Amino acid sequence: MIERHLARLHARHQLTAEEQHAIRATVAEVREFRRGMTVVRQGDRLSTSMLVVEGFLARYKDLAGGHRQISELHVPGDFADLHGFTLKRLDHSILTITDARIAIVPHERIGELVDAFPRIMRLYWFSTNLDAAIHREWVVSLGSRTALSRVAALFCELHTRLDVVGLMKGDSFEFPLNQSELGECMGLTAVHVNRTLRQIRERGLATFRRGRVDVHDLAGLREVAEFDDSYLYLDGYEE
Amino acid sequence: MIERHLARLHARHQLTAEEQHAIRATVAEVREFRRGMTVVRQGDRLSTSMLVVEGFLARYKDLAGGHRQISELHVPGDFADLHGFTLKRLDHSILTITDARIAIVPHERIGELVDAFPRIMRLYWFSTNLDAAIHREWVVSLGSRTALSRVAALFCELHTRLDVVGLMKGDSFEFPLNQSELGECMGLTAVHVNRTLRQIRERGLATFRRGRVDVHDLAGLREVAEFDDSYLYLDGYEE
DNA sequence: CGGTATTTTGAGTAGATTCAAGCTTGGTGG
DNA sequence: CCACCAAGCTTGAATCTACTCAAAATACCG
Repeated sequence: MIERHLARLHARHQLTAEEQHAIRATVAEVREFRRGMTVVRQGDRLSTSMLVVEGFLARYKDLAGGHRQISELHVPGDFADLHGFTLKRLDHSILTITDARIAIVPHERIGELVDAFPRIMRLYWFSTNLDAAIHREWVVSLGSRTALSRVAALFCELHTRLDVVGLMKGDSFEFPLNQSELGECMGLTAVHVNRTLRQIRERGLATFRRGRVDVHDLAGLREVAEFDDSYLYLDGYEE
Repeated sequence: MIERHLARLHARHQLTAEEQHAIRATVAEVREFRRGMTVVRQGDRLSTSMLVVEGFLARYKDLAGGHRQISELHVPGDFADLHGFTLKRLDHSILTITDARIAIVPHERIGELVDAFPRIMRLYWFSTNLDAAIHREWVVSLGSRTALSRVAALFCELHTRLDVVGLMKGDSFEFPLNQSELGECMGLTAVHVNRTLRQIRERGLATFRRGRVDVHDLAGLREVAEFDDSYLYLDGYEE
């Protein structure tokens, strides 16, 4: 059920069988949501965190004029709001991009878990710091990259993150956003995203079609994006 | 010495005298740096964290073409790299924007501190989550705000953060960045920052001159920025 | 006082937006 | 099985925001 979460942790840290068991035991229930649902609303007081079992979620903020900025995407294996454990209310909302299955983890149980296993506390702290590293990379994209390089960097990020949880299928991966949502991530209009995707296709780097990315030239894509995966900390946390 | 750090914590949480004393005791030494020094280099292995006593620091990443993107500013009272405690190496570098005094806190002592005071562990975890919230707000700025609104939002952020640590002087505060550095924060060229600052001045919102911001119309500035300080969590963490 | 860094202004350009229309695709019901 | 509808994709043309390049003015430092 939360295998992908354990895979994600395991990509960066060692985990004993006992630790794995304790983590599994924190799940109170699994809930299903339809796509397009706001599952956490900015400012709500939280007493649980949400672990993505299946589907894609997004953190976002609404702005005047109906505009929406997405600040992070979540894939299976991610906590969408582990930071809610310390923050208690969020400065952003969370939305399902696709139909999704989500494991609900009460903060009370996270508290017990990290009290009993101080090592897991560090790993979970690490995990929220990794979210911050992803935010920083988006700041770089939005502040300094061209539309082409931005979209390429987003593809590279998801490519790597999905690979970690076993969701790469050969050279392609599911990326079930529409062009408008891609724009909400990368600060572009849907029209310009469309033109940018055409460029990426015409350069032979990748093809985005019906919520799926086919990578034709990973090295080229990374070069265009100036992508360096070290911000995803795949070598993990060494004590 | 680390009074501003305690003030910053105190703005969001209660702290007992014993906790305060324990936090003070983690400082191993205080070092002075000249402005423009890279004090942490991306990828370096870290065994200490840096607590800003005096001066401004910035987290940044270098890009091809000599371009540099700043992802967060640090003011007195902030840890510049508390996330290094769990990440052990950073995905970005850190630079002194001004001459600075920095308290060096060994990770070993942070480990002992949070083991002895689980409450402080949560507060420090909270603190790195607050950095992430600041990153998210920058993502919103860079992705969705105009140049005018972006710069206004940055002024509002610093206004609030400096107020917390007692560095507001009436309606003005020190903000010792040049226009080029402001541009590196907000994804703008120095030339465009200059034109944007003129607009802010001509609208009677604020004046930026010689590293200082004079706020003339805080409500107006916040309106232009669509600023809502809730992402700075000044109501803190309630157990 | 001279030299350097920074700010300011101007003119031309480029990347991304806006607005609008037409086209595909996938799903639904007759 | 086809007609139709809604959502999303694609393209074009005009516009705008921010960038580039360049030069002059000002502020700062030794």
